[in-house]
Amino acid sequence: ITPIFAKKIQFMFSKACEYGIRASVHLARLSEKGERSSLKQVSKAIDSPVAFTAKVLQLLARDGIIHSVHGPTGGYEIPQDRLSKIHLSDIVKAIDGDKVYNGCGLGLKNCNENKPCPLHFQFKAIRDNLKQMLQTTTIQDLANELHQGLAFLKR
Amino acid sequence: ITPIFAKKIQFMFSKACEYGIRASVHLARLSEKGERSSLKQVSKAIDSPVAFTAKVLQLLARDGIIHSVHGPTGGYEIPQDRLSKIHLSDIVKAIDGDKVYNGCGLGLKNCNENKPCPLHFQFKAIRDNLKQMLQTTTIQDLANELHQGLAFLKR
DNA sequence: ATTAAATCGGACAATTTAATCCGATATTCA
DNA sequence: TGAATATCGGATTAAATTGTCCGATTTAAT
Repeated sequence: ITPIFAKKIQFMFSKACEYGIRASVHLARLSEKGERSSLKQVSKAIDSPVAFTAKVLQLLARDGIIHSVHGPTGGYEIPQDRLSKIHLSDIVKAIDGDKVYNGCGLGLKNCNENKPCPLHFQFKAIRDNLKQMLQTTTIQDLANELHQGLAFLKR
Repeated sequence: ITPIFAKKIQFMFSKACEYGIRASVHLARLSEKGERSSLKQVSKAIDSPVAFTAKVLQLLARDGIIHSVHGPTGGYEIPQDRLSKIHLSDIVKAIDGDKVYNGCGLGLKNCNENKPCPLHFQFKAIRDNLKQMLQTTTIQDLANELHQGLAFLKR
């Protein structure tokens, strides 16, 4: 009677993407105040594994979503005029790619409107909602919730 | 310039769950006609790895969602009076557990209404849609789409 | 210039999920 | 009863994700 599947399954995004979003929101909050945050500070603020978070930040920096500064007093930041222009969809696309936009819920390679899986149209409604949310929510919006004490990035 | 993340990421459910749903729909379609399907036939019909599919079917059988019959002429089937009573949510819960219902989109352990992550309420709307869809869609509904040639289980 | 603090980048290890293999068990049919 | 055909269940392997380590590079400050 050994269990067949272990199941510690991700809900929607990969761990990397979860850390990426949380880190971006944290950086957005600091950048509003003109401050910058080092890797250590970020991973402490969002309670994530340091070295793994480094990879995520590196990718976001490579993609131009955040800005990195070498050397002492360096770290990561987001230019203030960009805060309202970076949407969740940008971060998700950079890390998890376009699975949210193109992936089939039942894993079929060539699932589309003309040759749909049995769940295609049911999923479409949900996916459209999700897209809409990701494309309209900015990291500034999320940072504001933090600022007002309405939301948290740990635990 | 070695890529940081590989990304072959699942959209919504695990592979096991994808196969489980596809297999169930296939079995539902056959069971409508009073027929039963062996493991080989199932995995051929839904184009899935045979041995892995065996595990999935075993789990569904253990859970009482499908019925298994040993020996020659054996295989898997779904009692006809159950077809309209089995919802997608039953299959998803059996295989992927309750992550769809309780998982935090940003991976926080104790995310809830009182101590929400910055995306908690945005996710809530999407999650409620998804729940609703899973709980109202029966495998009979999906089998019908197959029957009418409106949907497919391969490719 | 030297040192210290920071990111970058590659290689590597650990964990989880996906997939396979094979013997045991059950059942039909000759 | 024996043989063939199924599923069952445990052990194992493969692949992907997650996480770590460490040297190289960049830069601020003394």
